Amino acid sequence: MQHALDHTMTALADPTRRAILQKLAKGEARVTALAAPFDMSLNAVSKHIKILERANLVRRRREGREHILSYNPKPLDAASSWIDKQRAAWSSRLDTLERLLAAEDEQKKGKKR
Amino acid sequence: MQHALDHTMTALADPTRRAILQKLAKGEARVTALAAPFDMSLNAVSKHIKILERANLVRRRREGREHILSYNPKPLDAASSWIDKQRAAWSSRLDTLERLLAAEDEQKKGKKR
DNA sequence: TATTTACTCAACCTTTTAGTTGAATATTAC
DNA sequence: GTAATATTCAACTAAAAGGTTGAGTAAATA
Repeated sequence: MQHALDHTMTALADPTRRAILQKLAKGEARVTALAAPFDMSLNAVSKHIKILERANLVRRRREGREHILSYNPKPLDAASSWIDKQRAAWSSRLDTLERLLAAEDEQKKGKKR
Repeated sequence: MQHALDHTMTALADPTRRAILQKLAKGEARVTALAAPFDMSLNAVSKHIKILERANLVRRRREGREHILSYNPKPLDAASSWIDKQRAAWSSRLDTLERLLAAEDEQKKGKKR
């Protein structure tokens, strides 16, 4: 693991972390506030946040004893871009196939004439 | 882990698996052919393929002793959609002054406690 | 029929995830 | 100053990921 995409995708692979991200997309929040809805210890959530920070999806700012977390959507660009490229590659291949088949059809028609 | 997104994102989190997917997007391939470029055992690649199959990104078809793998882009729709929703949520938040002010209010309330 | 080829399965090892509890640290509040 | 709050750090457990080697199965080939 070294590529940024590895960290981004790994971060997105867990439902707790995706839920945290969704909350943060709506605004900053403290660790305790984020952890409250989850049926797990504060420490567990703290670890999830660390993985989100490693992926650069979450930024931390200290205000006294509170750690205020904010959302950084930048890494999602690369993730989204990679996925969409895959989908594009697939459909372009399909297009090629369709074109080949269409050309074949044209040939058959030609032969019949 | 139960949600389909978990499997999809987990599958995409590894560079070897992303490379396999990229190859398969260009056309079907056998296990051995896929494994050839990688500096790891055939067995290791076989395991990666299993994770891709679990995520439903790869389909397997047997032809004699050969296992022919093909690419299924469907699960990428949900992944891409989730990510893009996150990005959209972010920008709509930036556009909405009311939400920023509401978030500020929430912070003040938090401090008073 | 014997061998090579194309794979998987099983067992094992190591590292990372995912969670726990308990203690430490630093602020804020009483 | 002491206590409560907000949070991490450290140590531990269990399971999953990522890899290895060795053995098994099934089909093609000599």
